[in-house]
Parts: sequence; structure tokens; C-alpha cells
Amino acid sequence: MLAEHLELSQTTVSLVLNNSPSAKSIPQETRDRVTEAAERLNYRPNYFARSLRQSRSMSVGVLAPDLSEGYFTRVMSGVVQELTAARYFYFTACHDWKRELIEKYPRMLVERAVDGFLLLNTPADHIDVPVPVVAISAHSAVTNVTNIVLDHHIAVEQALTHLVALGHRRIAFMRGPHAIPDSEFRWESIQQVAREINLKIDPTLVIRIDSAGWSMKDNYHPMAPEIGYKPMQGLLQKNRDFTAIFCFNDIAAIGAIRALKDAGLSVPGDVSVVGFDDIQSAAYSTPSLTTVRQPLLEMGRRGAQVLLERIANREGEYPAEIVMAPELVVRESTGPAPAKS
Amino acid sequence: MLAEHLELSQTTVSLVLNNSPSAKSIPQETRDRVTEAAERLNYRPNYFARSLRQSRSMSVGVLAPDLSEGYFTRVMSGVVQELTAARYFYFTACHDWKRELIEKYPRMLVERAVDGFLLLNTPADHIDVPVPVVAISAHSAVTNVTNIVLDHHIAVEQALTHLVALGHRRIAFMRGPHAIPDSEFRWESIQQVAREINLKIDPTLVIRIDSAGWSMKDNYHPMAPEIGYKPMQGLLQKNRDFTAIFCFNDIAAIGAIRALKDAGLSVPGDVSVVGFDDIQSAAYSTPSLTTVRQPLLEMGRRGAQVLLERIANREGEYPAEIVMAPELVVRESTGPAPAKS
DNA sequence: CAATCAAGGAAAATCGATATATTAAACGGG
DNA sequence: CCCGTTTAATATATCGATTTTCCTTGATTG
Repeated sequence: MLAEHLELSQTTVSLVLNNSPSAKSIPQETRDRVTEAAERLNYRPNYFARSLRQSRSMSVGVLAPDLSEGYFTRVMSGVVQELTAARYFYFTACHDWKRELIEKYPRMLVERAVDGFLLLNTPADHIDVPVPVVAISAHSAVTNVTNIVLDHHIAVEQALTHLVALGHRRIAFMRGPHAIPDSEFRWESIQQVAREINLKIDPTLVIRIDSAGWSMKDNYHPMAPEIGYKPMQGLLQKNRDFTAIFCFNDIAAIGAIRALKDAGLSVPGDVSVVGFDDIQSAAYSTPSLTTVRQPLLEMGRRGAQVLLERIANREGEYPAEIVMAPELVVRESTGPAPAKS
Repeated sequence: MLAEHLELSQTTVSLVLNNSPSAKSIPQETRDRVTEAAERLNYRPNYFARSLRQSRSMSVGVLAPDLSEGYFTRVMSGVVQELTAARYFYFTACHDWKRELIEKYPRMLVERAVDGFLLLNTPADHIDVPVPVVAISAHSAVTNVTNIVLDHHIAVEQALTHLVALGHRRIAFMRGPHAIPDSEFRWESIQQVAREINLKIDPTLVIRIDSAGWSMKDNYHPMAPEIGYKPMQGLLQKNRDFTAIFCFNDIAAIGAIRALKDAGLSVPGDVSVVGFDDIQSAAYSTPSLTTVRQPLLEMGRRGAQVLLERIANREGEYPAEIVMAPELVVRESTGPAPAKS
């Protein structure tokens, strides 16, 4: 430490600069001398030394599938707001859906002594770490983990009643990739809501985004509209007897719309399309997307808040699940079902 | 350290585990005992203790305007490939174009002892840190900084000769926001190339993306197509005497196309649109975008490579600038200029 | 045979802070 | 005038590694 080169002992300097309670016996004059010198010499306590002693790093690990457009960036905006306010930084690690990495990165980050983990869209089941974990958009019943999830039942209800109200009965579904935790969960909700509102789901109208297309490329590209384009194209070759499709996310919906157009169908004239997420480009693509908005920013904020609370109070109670409300945003991609031909 | 609780001294354990050169006098049998015990007890050296001693953190700071779709995610894909291979992690900090943050974050990260900085799309002029810096898409002549830049002259040449070859003469330009380093640089190239190919630039056809629209919102949204929609709308109200527009980036181009459609103009029938970057959605929007591809992934990789080299060899020579080549991707948004009416 | 050298390992210093214990002087009350 | 308390600090232990220096012991060598 440099500050005491000029006058006092390390102890005193440390007590003063940390405004420690046991420093109340130090007279104001001395305090001023210390703070002034620290200011003048631009003193910064060594991060490693401090962290070594206090055994905390003031940083958290963020584990996500990829730096995808839409989902990641929106959630992280919220996360960053909270972390920054608490003077925390974060390491990002993208596992690219490889199980090996999903298990390896947490270990590596624990070695880096992160104080907690934030999981985005990533299953928490095989993650075992000695620090608090908050999972956003996962649905895992693991101890130690707080889940921030969307109310999928309401989300699906909003989307389907909207379509049914427009006269649609033959509705296709594009399910999410197996890897994504939300996929199964949402599909369950779809089946349940369909029963409730007496809507039949035709299995030949159910297609699925291929998780492989997600990342298996030389030049690593996260989620592109392609993921929706291909399955839609496949469906159109086999069965065109539907008037609407409910897609797993907006990116896929944009790809699906493109495929519909390439097949000579108009949106929403022939087919209505509903997306999910409400990403930025949803409002600006042509046609603009009707979609179920997830409050991603708010989910990121709540997640970070809970994580920081749990870090500050390691023994306290914490919720196992926090449920957020979706909101249907109606735009141009949905319209009345065409008259039967 | 736990390992020596069982047998030897810290020194020996450390030497063996780090495979230190001065450990060649240690017999194989002892080494095996140490490594076996480390394995069995799942020993992990304390990150802080090690970093404190070696004074390096094995992490770098990434400074970017925002977690924007397109630019950030693509560049970072490349960066991450290299960092991961070198067992480095990174802190991300988004300055949101606030000068105060552009100066504060580097200081904060230096306190965190990052070993180097990667600047994305961020001016390096006011950043003064005691570690190596690599700036991607900045153009700053600051010592200590290596710049990774695109060859804008070639980029502009490709775009403009393409439009001119299609018969376009009255070409509008949408310049980038002041804040972004590339903006001015590219505009210079546009003017220069225009002179070279004898193309007149009509000042009333030059519009500009408003940097304020970038981030001045309650719910922080990075770059949305809106940034291109508004200026385009403004131009259309004043002057429709043009047959093509060259936009600063793809997101803005998508917004511009939307504005053109809303004004009853067809793309590319009435107006051809050229974007910049070649982001994922460029190929999937309607119409798909003709654009100048920046090798963003490659730029990220090169940037990270240079940074890691400079960290490993702090005294070595290093290039002040590395220039990358663009590539024009022709898609649907450009076509022959309409006949004069 | 004494001096030299290498092998094998350990002791101690160090990195730069924080936490705990201790000291020395001043003060005040009985 | 002695004893306990407050004031104002300091000394020392500690966090957990790496780095430097040093000490045995046995073998080699001139």
C-alpha cells in the first residue's frame, strides 16, 4: 500500500477508507489526511488482495446458449441495470447447447470465484455450484435455484383466443427446439389451453424447430430466421390445410413468413402468423408481427435483483419461482381467417 | 492449500502442479503422488491468491455501446472463440454512448485488473489505461491502441458502382450517428468515391441517423429499425427525387424500407436500398437486403488474437492498424433504376 | 580426502489488502 | 493517587497461492 508511505499504518488507512465501524475512534483530522492522500495519489485498493481476504469477487457468471438477437440482449439490458447499480460486473459464457459446456463453464466460473450465477434459457438440472443461482426462463425444480418464468398458460390463451376470435380453426404449431427449456413447457400449455377452449390440434400440422440448425455451422451464427424458414417449407410441401400458425419465437416467425411468401401465400390474407417474445424487429418486419410479448427486460431485472439479494444474504429465505405476465401485441401478421375454399 | 495436509510442502505441490521448470529435480513418484491427490481431492488453486501473486487476471474488458443485435453479437462470436481457446474470460460494459461512462468503465475495469481491453465501435481517444487495447471499428491514432478497421474505400466503391451500374444517378445517403466512429470515416469515403466515379451528391438527399433515438428511452432498447424509419420519413416529405439510398447499416435500411412502403413506394421498383453489415436478418427480411458485408466475426477474431498476443508479450512490436476487406452481397432490395417519369 | 555438485525438498518472503488483538497515552472519578 | 475507560492508533495474523533462497544428503571428482 502506498498511502502509508507518507504517514500512518496500513490498518488505519484501511479502516478510514472502508469507513469501518471500528474506526469511530479516529479523529476527523486524521481521516481527512488519509482520504486526501488517497485522492491525491489516486489510490485504488488491489482487487485481488481485497477479494482474497473477503472471499467475494463482486462479479457474477451469466450462462446463456448464445449471444442471440432478441432474447439475450433484452434480458441482459435488465440484468445490467441492476448489476451496475450494485457495482457488480459479469462474465458471459455461451454454451451453444453443448452439455459438456453447460457443465464445464459453471465449474470454471466457480474457480473464478463468481458470487452467483444467472442462467438464461438454460436448464439448471446438472449445475451444482456452491453459490446462489437464478434461472430465467428455465423450469427446474432444483434446490438452490430461483426460477423466473413466464405464465405460459396465459400467454398461450391470449394467442389462441385471438386466433379463434378471428375465425381460425385449423391452426398449425411450430414447437421450439428440444434443448430450450421453454419448449416443452409451452407445448404443454398449448395442449391444455386447446382442450379448454375446445380446439383440436391436428398432429400433421405440428412442426418443430431443429436445434441442430441453431449452431452447427462453421461460422457460428446464433438463431437466424432460417430456423423457421425450413420447417415451414417442409410443412407446406405436405399439408396446406391451415389458416394460421403459432410460432415458438419471433425470429422463427419471420422465417416462416418468408417461407409462406416464397410459396405464394399471403400473410395474413391466406395465413395468419403469431410469434413470441416481441423482439425489436417484430414491429418493423413486413408485415409487422402479432406476437406474445415477454417482459424480458423486467425478467432480467427481477432475476438480477433476486440474485443480488441472495448473495447479500446467503442464509435467507428465497422464492423458488417468480411468475411474470405476458401481453399479446396485435399487429399486421394476423387477420380474419379466409373463407373456406 | 489442502494438498500438503497430506504429505509435502506447499512449494513442492505448487511446482508440480504448475509443471514449473525448476521442478525437474522432482522424481516422478512424488509428482504422481501430488497430481493424484490433487485429482482425488478435486483441488482448485485459489484464483485470487494466484492472481495476486502473478498480477494477472486472465480476463479482458469489452467496451461496447450496447448489446446491439447484429454488430455486437457477430463480433463477439469471433472474440469468444479466441478468448475461450486461451482460457480467458471477459467482462462486458456498455457505455450507451455516454462520455462519462466511456471514461468510467475502463477505470473500473482496470481496478478489476483486466489484462487488456477490446473496444467495439467505441472511440479510444479518451481512454488511458496501463494495459494493451485493441479497438474494432474505431479509427483513433492513439498510442497503445491497435485498430481493426474495414477498408471503407473499397466498401463504398462496391456499393456505389453497383448502384450506378443499375442506372441510378440520384442517390440518397443516410449517414450514421455522430457518436459512431465509423460514421465520419465512411462519409469521407463516400465523398471521395463519388468524386472518383463522377457522381454528384445532392446535399438535400443526405440524411442522418439521430444518435438520440438510439438510447434515450425509458426501457433501454439498443438500435432498432426505428433509427432508419424516422429519417427516411423526413426525407420523403421533402424530396422524392431519388431512385436509391445507401444506408449506414442494415437495421436502418430495414427501417427505411418500411418507411418507403408506408409512403406507397416499392422496393426495389421505385427505390433501391443498400445496407451495411450483412446482419442475420438481412437475408430474411422482405425484400432481402443488398448490403456490404463486414467480416465481423473475422474482425472479432483478429482483434482478440492481437490483444492476446500483446498481453503475452507486453514489450513486443504491434501493428497500429489492421485492415479487413468488405464484400458486396446483392439481394432483392436493389434493382434497375426506374425510367424517368 | 576434501571440495564440488546435484538431487530433493522445505523454509521463508511476497503479493496487498482486511480482521483481530494490543498498546500507549490521556482523562475522569472516587 | 490509583484504576478503569476512552481515544488514537499500531502490531500481528490471515487469505492461499507463487517465488526465492536455503539446507540436507549422497555421489562425484581432482
